[in-house]
Amino acid sequence: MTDASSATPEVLADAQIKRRQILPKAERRQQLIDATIRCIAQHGLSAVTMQMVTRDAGLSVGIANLHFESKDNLLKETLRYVAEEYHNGQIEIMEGSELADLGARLDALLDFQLGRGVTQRQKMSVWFAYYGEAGARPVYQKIVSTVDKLAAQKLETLFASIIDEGGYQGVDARELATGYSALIDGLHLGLLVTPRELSKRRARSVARDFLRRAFPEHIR
Amino acid sequence: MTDASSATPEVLADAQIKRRQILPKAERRQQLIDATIRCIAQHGLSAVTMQMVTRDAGLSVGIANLHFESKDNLLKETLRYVAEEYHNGQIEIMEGSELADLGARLDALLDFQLGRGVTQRQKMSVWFAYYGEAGARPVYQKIVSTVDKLAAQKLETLFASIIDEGGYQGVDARELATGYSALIDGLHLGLLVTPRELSKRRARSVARDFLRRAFPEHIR
DNA sequence: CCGGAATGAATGAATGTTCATTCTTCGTTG
DNA sequence: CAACGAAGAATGAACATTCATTCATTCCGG
Repeated sequence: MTDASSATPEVLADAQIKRRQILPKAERRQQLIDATIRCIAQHGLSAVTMQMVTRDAGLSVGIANLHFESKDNLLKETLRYVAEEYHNGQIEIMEGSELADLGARLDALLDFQLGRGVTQRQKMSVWFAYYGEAGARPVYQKIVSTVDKLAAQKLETLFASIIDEGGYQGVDARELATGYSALIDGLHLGLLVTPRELSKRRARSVARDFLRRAFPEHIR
Repeated sequence: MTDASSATPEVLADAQIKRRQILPKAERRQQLIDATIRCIAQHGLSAVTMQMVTRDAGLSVGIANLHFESKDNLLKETLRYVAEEYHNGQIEIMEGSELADLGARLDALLDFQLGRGVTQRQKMSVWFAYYGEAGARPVYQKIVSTVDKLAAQKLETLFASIIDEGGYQGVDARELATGYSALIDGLHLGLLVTPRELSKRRARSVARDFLRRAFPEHIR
């Protein structure tokens, strides 16, 4: 009973006392999506709460329902963001005109897929959290498969060009593209679940091996 | 207020009125684990409730906490069961003395990994539901990596034998085993999330291609 | 000084866990 | 061999907690 309620106010007076700030809609939405990603990575999708997300974003609980109409929607939009970020990155590399050399383009793709940006635990956690629920939630399946389909097609085209250029015999571009995509997914999984047994360096080496066996003239 | 509470009792009198039955501990535990698997597959890990699981098992809510001390524990034991089932199956094939021919053994392994038993949506859903949470829950990581490590070792040994027998040059058994495991994981993921784009038949064909490129003398 | 962005206490629904009670089983007894 | 009774398996109503969502109010920016 010593000064009932005067201890809390300025405890957090580190830099600035939290001041209500108004931001454009898009910016707030991104802020909340980023917070959601952090929370999923840290606590797991099944443990994420609205309070947790908004606190992580430094905002109040009501705001999430203001910008996204519900928790379900926030989670859906977060998945869409992560999925599109990943696939846009891939497509940019495959379509970009900067790398004319097909071998170099393959290299760049591999670097992107197993490099810093993508293999951050945060992103991978989100990725697989949704995969885990995909079996029960058609919405998630649709979001992922929509963006996936385009990237798969571009990859197939790239592989076909390489096969053509290298004159490789008895290799099917479609089959190989499916295999490569699955391999990358599996390596991401390994990096997430058993990081002790699979380092990033080794993951890259394994993927590179796969490509080298298929396109010996283009890799290394 | 028409006959306040006399309508419900014998509505379910289809075959037999539900009769309380006492079973050995192990049997009840398995019953609950099976129900948990079904629930995860159907509703997603994050939506599974104790009421849901016990209702699916045709039991009362209290029983889950009697045999498993908590929901957390039930989920943990369910993961352990699925993980061990999968990896015991693999190891049995790799160690079993029935298939002396190394190529046949590879075939059997592939059939098991992409065959009926494993690729049931139920099992795959459970598998990836836990992977999704693994980033946030070290317990799950430990369970999976423990059983995984042994299977990975056996696979490496098998590959080493094949490399030796076939005199394959410039192939590293460890590297290849990592790649093959990742490929299988990735294919499972594809079968779960985008079943429209990846059929079981094609998944098998892709995996077989991988092996054929590495061990041309042993496959096909 | 007004529009609407932001807040957060309040609300009601849902969920995990408990435990007093009921029921089944099976060894023992008369 | 039938009746009994104890051990403990199974039940499900009750409880406490947690969480998503609401909305009256506050406060910023123009």
